[in-house]
Amino acid sequence: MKYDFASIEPKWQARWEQAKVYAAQNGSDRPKFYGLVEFPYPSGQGLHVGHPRPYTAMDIVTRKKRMDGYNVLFPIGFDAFGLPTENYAIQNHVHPAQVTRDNIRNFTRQLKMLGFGFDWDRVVDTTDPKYYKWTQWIFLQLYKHGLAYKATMPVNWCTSCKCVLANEEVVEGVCERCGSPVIRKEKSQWMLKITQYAQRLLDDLEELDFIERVKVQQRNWIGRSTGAEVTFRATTGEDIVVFTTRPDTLFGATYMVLSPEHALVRRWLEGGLIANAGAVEDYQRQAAAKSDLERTELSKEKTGVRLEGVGGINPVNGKEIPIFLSDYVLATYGTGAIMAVPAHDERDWEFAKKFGCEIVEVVSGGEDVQKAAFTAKDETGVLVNSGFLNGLNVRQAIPAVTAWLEEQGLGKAKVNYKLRDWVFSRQRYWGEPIPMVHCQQCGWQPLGEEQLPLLLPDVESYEPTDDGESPLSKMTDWVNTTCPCCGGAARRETDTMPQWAGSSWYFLRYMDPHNDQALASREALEYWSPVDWYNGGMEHTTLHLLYSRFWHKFLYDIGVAPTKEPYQKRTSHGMILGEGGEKMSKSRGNVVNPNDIVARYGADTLRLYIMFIGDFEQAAVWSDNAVKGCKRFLDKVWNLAEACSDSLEQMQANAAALHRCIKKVADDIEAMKFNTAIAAMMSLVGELQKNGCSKGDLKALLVLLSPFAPHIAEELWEALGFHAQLGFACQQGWPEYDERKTAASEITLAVQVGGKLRGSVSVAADADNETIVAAALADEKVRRFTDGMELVKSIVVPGRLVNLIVKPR
RNA sequence: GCCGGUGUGUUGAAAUUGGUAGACGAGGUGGAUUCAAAAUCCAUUGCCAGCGAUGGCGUGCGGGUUCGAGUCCCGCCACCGGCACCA
Repeated sequence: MKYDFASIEPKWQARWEQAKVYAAQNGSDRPKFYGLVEFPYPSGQGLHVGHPRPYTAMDIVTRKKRMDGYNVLFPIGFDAFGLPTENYAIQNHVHPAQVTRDNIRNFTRQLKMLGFGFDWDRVVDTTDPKYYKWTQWIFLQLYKHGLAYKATMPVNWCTSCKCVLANEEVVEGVCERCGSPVIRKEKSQWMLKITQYAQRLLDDLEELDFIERVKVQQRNWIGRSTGAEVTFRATTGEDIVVFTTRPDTLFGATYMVLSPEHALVRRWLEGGLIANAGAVEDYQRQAAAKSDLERTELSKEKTGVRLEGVGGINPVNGKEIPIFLSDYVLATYGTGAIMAVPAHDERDWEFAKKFGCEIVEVVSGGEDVQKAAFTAKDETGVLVNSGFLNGLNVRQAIPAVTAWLEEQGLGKAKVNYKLRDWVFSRQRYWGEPIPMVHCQQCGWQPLGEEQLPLLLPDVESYEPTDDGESPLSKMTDWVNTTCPCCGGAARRETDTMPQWAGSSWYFLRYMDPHNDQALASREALEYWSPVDWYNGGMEHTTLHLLYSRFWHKFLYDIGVAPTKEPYQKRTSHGMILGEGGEKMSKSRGNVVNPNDIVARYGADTLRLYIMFIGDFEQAAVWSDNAVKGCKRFLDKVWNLAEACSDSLEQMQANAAALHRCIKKVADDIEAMKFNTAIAAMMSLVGELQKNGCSKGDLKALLVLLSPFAPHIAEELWEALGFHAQLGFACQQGWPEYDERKTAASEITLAVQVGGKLRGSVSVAADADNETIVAAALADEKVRRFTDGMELVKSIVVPGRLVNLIVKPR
C-alpha cells in the first residue's frame, strides 16, 4: 500500500474531533499544562504559512506534555474585531458580522486540516456579545478604579484610517497597520492609566521566563529614568518645574527650554508679558503642524525661539537665565520643560551653539566643553564651578544636590517613564462599544453592569468620517439615552475600543469559556493560571503582550485573577519569508498557501517541513524543494512499517541509536530545537533501514514522531495493531530513555598530534588513559608524525579524542 | 547614536557549550531501474594540489589565550531588527 495522506488525514481529524481527544478537563486533579498561541485575526485571505509555524510548535509541545501525563489546555479562538474586516465590509456592502462569520468558518476549516490538537469546545470569538460583555465589564472596573479617564490631548491620528492610534501603534511616524502618515490632533479620548503600572510591569519581568529580547524591548519601551524635579522661578513670579537626570549639573544650567505646548507660555501670551509674541505664536503654529515623522526627521537641526521679556532664575545661584521655546522638548515627557546644561548634554550643546547661549563647564574630566559636550555620568567627572558640590564626583554629587534641593524645598528625587497612558478610543464601527454615557448634569457615567453587553447597533454606513466622529454617532436612536445617574437625557459614547481590548484577557476566557456569571469561574482561574508557555510574534512585544500584562495585573488587584502575571514563559518564532528571502506579500506574488502544500504533500509533511526549516526563533526562507525531503522521510517511515519484522522486542542492533534518539527528541522539544529533533529521527530511520526494523523499534519511533506528524503515526499505530482505541494523546506515554542501552562496548577516538587530526583508534569503552595512548601511538598513520619524536604530554578527552604533544628528540 | 541579533559549503542549516567543522535536508554529478519520463535506490559532493595513498587550506576580517577556538578575550567590518531630541 502507498502512503495515502489524502485519505488518512481527514479520517483521523474526524475521529479525534468526534472522540474529543484534545478536550481539556476542568475540575481535574491531574497536574495542568496551559500552552497558548496567539489567536489569529480571521482575515479574508485565510491562513498563510506564517500561522502554522507557532501553532505546530506549540502543538508539538502540548502533545508531548499530554504523553507526559499532564491535563493540557491548548485553545484557539479569533481576534475578530478590527479594521480590515470593516474596510472589506464597506467595499463589498456586507455586514462586518457576516464577513467575520465567513472568515472564521474558513479559518476553522483550515486549522482543522492541519491536525492541531486544539480544544474546539473552547473557541472564543471577541466579537461575540457573550464575550465582549466581559471586555466591557473589565472596562467598567477600570473606570471605577480611576484607571480609565477621558482627556483632551494631542493624539496620533492616522490620516487614512481616520482614527486615533495608541503610541504603540505608531511606527516611525506612520500607522503600523496601513503605513499612512500620522499627524497630531487635539481630541477628547478615553485613556487607560497603564503608567500607574509602569514600575510593576518592569519589576515583575525579572521573575518571568521570557526570552531576553522580549524583556529588553519591554524595558526600553517602559523607559525608566531616575533623576530629580527642580523648581526654577520665572521673573514673572511663576514656578517652572523641570525634570533632569543630571541634577549635579545644576550650576551649569545657562538657559531653559519649554515645549511649544507648555501651559505657562499660553498664560504669558495672554497676559501680554512676552515682547516678541508674534514670533512665539508663529513658532507654536509651526511646531503643531509638524507630523511625528517630520519632527523626528528634522532632529538634525534644532529650531526654537527665545521668549523676550521673561526669564528664569537658577535656584542654586540666583542667576537670571533666558527661556526658549523649542520642539526638542516634548510636552508629554517629564514636565514639558528642561533646564539646559550645554556643557554636559549633547542636545543642549547643539542648541546653545546655534542660539549663542553660554556654555559653562561644571564637570571636569573631559575635553574642552566649547568643542563638545562632556556627558560621562560616572566617577570620571569631578564637579567644578559648582559651589558646595566642588570636588565631588558625579556619582556623589547627584545624591548630594538632591538632598540639598529637598532641604531647600526646591526639588525632589523623581522617576520618569517613557511609557504613556494608553489611548483607548477608536473612531470606527467594528469594535466593542464603550459602555459610558454622557449627561449634561452628571458628566460621564458608567452603564450599570446589568445592562451589559451593550450591543453594537446595526448602522447603515460604516464609513469613517473626516470630522473624526465614529460612524456610531450617526445612530441617533442608539446615541440618545437616559442618564444612569439622574435619568435625564444623555448621550452614549460613540467611539469603540481598539483592536487590543479583546486580546488583553482572552487567555482567561479559555479557562471557562461558557460562563455567563463571570469572565471565568474562580476555580477554573485558580486551576489553570498562569499560562505556562505562551508563544507569539515579536511584533506584539510592546502592544498586546504589554497591554495584557497590564490588564491582568489590574484584574489581580481587584481579586479576579489569581496570579500577578498572566504568562510564565514567553517564546517567539521567526518569520517565514518567501522564496528569494523577501517578506511574503500578494504584490510580490511569493505567498505560499498552506492549502496547496496540504493538497500536494499532506498536513504531516507541511508540519514537519515548517519545523525542519531552520532555527525556530530565526527568520526562515521557504523552499518548495526542501518540502520534498520531509515527504520522502514520511514515505520511508511508511515503507519501514510494511517491511518490519513481527517481533515486539527492540532489535539489539538499533538499541543505541534508538535510545539516543528518545533523549534527543525529548530534550529538543523542550528547547524548541525542532529542526534537530527531526534530523535525529531521520538518522534513526536510516539506521532502521540499514539494520532491519522490528515492530518494537517502529513502535518507539512512532511515539517520537507522533507530536510532529500525528496522522501518519496514528494510522501506522493502528495498522500494526498496537491499540484498538484512538489517540496517542490519551493513552500513550513517552518511551523510557535507558542510558545503559546507548553505551557501546567499543568506542572510536580521534587521535591528534599537536592538535592536528592524524587518525583514529578503536578501544574498549572502559580503557584507561595509558591503554588509549599506547593504542594511539601504535596506529600506523599516527606513527608517521610521532616516529623519532619524544612524547611530551598526552591529553585524553573521555569518549572523544586523544591529543599527543611531541617534540623532536 | 543606543540596545539586541546574525555572519559557517552551491544551498536551508548542525556542532554534545573549549574537543574529529559541515550532522540532517535540498541541489549537483555519476550509475541502477524504465521503451521513456516521474518516482525510487546506490555512490559521490567544502576548497586547492596529486592517477593515488596523502598533504595543505578552511567557520566575515585582524590580533590574542589554549595541547586544542566556529565556540573564550581584545579590536574592526557587513547585514537584519527594535528604540530614538525621553532631558
